[in-house]
Amino acid sequence: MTPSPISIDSSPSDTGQALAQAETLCQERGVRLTDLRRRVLEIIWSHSKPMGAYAILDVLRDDGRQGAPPTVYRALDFLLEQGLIHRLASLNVYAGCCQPDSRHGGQFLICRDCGQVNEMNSPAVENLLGAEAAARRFEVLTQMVEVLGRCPDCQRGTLSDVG
Amino acid sequence: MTPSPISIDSSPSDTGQALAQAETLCQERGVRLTDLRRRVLEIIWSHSKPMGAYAILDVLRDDGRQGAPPTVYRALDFLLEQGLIHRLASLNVYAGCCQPDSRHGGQFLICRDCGQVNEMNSPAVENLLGAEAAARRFEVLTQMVEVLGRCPDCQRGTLSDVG
DNA sequence: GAGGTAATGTTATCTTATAGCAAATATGCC
DNA sequence: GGCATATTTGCTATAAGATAACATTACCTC
Repeated sequence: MTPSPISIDSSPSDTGQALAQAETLCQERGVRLTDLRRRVLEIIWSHSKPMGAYAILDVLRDDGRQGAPPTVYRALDFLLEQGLIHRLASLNVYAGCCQPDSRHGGQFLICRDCGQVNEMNSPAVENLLGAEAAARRFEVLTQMVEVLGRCPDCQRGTLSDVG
Repeated sequence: MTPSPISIDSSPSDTGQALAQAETLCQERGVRLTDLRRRVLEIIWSHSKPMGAYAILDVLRDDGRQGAPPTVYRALDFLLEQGLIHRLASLNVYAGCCQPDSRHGGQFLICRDCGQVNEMNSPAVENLLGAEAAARRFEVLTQMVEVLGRCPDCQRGTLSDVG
């Protein structure tokens, strides 16, 4: 007997927790987390890296589900509206939100080498951006911060390669 | 009159100045600001709003110039590499850089209503982001900040739309 | 179970961006 | 100048990302 055939990088418990919280939030808000929407959220959470819409679509099709691009994009739109996921504009990919209960624009640390993404959500950054915008009499609706660089793991990798 | 010292809202003199500075910088760096590249930079600067690649291509064709998408994208790649323009990932558009002599990731205030974009380039924001990233042992390569909201003019009303 | 609304299926199309190779042009050298 | 080289541009095709428009299905309420 082979063990679990599923090779998923991010921890199943994270995914489960995220799905449970999404369920709760949607109930509170009176919106419907349908099978499709839940499954798309699950797919996003079960991968270590953020995914593109068409990659998500591929997984849906592997499920045996019918689907075309709009299937995925509509689910993504819903999840974005509910703040359950973020869109990383610089990469055209979608990632699960770690704090879906508080609406916020995303602040992300994106590793150039391994593709991993870390959500910062620093209130200090958000406040400073708000202040700088206000100083220019600009009314802020949403903030988007994407920092490209190298994560601690990939820095270590390079150091050991070099030294 | 530009409402703030740093603005992408451009006048002909801004365009001329930007082109002259680009010329100087490219000479200093030993890279070639060819006719095509100069013209693309000029097109971007002579529009009040940042432009998409295909809009730029349309203008090139109006010039009577031959061209296909790669023509534009290669020029854009060059201008991006030289820091002469920025790419606004959230809108897939390109805007002239106000401080091409100092390499920096962009910080932008994007008006949802009129589409105007202001480049902030706040050192405070850049420093804070750097600090927050460093606290997470993340090595920063480039920062990208895009704030969506409403510019002062559009807050006052939609007068400018009609005129 | 009839009627209305929300969600999904389906086809086609649009926008944005790149791959790959050929032709032209600039640059350096003699 | 004439030639070799590398860079730039022209051009065709296609990949990748996203949406429009309409048909169908599921869900809820009465």
